[in-house]
Amino acid sequence: MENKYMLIYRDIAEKIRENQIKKNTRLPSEFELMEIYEVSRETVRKALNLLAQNGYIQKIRGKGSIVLEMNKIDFPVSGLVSFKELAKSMGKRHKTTVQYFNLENPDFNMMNNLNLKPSDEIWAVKRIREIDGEKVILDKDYINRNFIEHLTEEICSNSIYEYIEKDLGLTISFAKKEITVKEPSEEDYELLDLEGFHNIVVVKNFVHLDNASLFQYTESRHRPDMFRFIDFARRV
Amino acid sequence: MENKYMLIYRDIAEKIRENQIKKNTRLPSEFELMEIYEVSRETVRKALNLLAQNGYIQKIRGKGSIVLEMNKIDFPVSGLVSFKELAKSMGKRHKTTVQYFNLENPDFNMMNNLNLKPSDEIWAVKRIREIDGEKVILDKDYINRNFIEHLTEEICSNSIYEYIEKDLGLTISFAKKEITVKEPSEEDYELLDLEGFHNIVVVKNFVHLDNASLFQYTESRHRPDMFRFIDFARRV
DNA sequence: GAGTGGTCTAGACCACTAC
DNA sequence: TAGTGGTCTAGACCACTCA
Repeated sequence: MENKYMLIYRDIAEKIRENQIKKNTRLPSEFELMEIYEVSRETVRKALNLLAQNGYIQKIRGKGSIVLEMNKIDFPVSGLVSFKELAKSMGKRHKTTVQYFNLENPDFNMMNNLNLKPSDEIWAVKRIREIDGEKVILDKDYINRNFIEHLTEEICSNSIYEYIEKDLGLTISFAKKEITVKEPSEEDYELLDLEGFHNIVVVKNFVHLDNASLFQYTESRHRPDMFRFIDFARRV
Repeated sequence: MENKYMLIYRDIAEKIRENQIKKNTRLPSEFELMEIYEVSRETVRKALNLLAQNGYIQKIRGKGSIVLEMNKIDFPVSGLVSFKELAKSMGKRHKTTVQYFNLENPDFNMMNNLNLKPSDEIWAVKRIREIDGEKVILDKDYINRNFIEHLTEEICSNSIYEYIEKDLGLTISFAKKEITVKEPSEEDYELLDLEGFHNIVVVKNFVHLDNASLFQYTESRHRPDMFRFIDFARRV
């Protein structure tokens, strides 16, 4: 059984997406929603705050909650989307090739990135992502073995995230991302179909589990034309 | 007078930043914080949720709230930071030159971007941003005149955001951002010091006021080495 | 002045963690 | 079993918008 406020959030969000609730109109007031869903006001407000945080509505004191038009269904890179979900949502042919797979000790950089001791072990994986037959993304993952005991090449060629969440029952909670543009390395030129491009978009990802432990560092190197990031930023 | 939960949020956030509360330790429990700040539990929880959303802590049911180490003080591009604040935070010499300033009717693109009629008017501004003497960012702003009646070149060379918020008393509420990498246009080559670079990072920004009206579209074109974006994404 | 969202309280019960 | 955070309630007062 789900939370009440989650159910209300999902219900309203779906109605907005499906245009049952029109853009630029007002939602029922919080007091009306209390009666509609038979819950307390704070519960209504939790649902509305979620809607606002996710760009569905804008709450305006004294006026009401206005439904925004934001075509959010765009290209959901924001958040923690896996390559597999992403390619699927674009409706493109995609393929993942594991180019390197090893259990090893961290070098100085990784000790720093993942807060490790020299004696700790990490899974190091390099994967090449193809979209429509072109090699356009190079993913380098480094996973702390203290959290993921077993891993195989097989799993990596499918989806590491699916394995972690579905099979191991761990929950990924948050990630810190850093996006920069660099010159391609020798390796990028070698492994990707860079054609005429002389830059590469580097997305560094520090991924945490829901017990706050940092368990993975990923560096995702995109051909520039295969990169798009959408962000919805709300002032606090 | 500020909200109680905001005061608590700021108080704890500051203590974390200044290391008065150590990283990787636990905050006092919600019940203890109730006594410390003499507020109800929901008020404590609002403050803690803000801390979690902003990457200061991670709340874990049954255990407590853990202080994260995230060196957030990095480079706050995420959110809605103006160039002026940004350059200042980096401690670099910076300069803004207004290259184009005009009140005009929207073309088809802008009508689309800003939901306008052909008869509406927009302020069109092009500004060149220099950091340490190099022209590295080209900002193109298009502002709906229905919201900003008056604007001058003088204001644009300082900070449009400051004028809007401080002088006009309007509040910027949220923005939708889109980041892509493109080939530089003729204009980019002409106006910026692109040196050897053959790509440009394009940040499109749809900026809304707190009454939900879309009042500004900005396209910010960065030389690749002058671009960095940090994002903190929490799973919902 | 009526209606809206924003803040705050006091209290209840539940789910999870750790010992 | 004690302590933690998660959800939910009923009620209060405030600040703002709009007719």
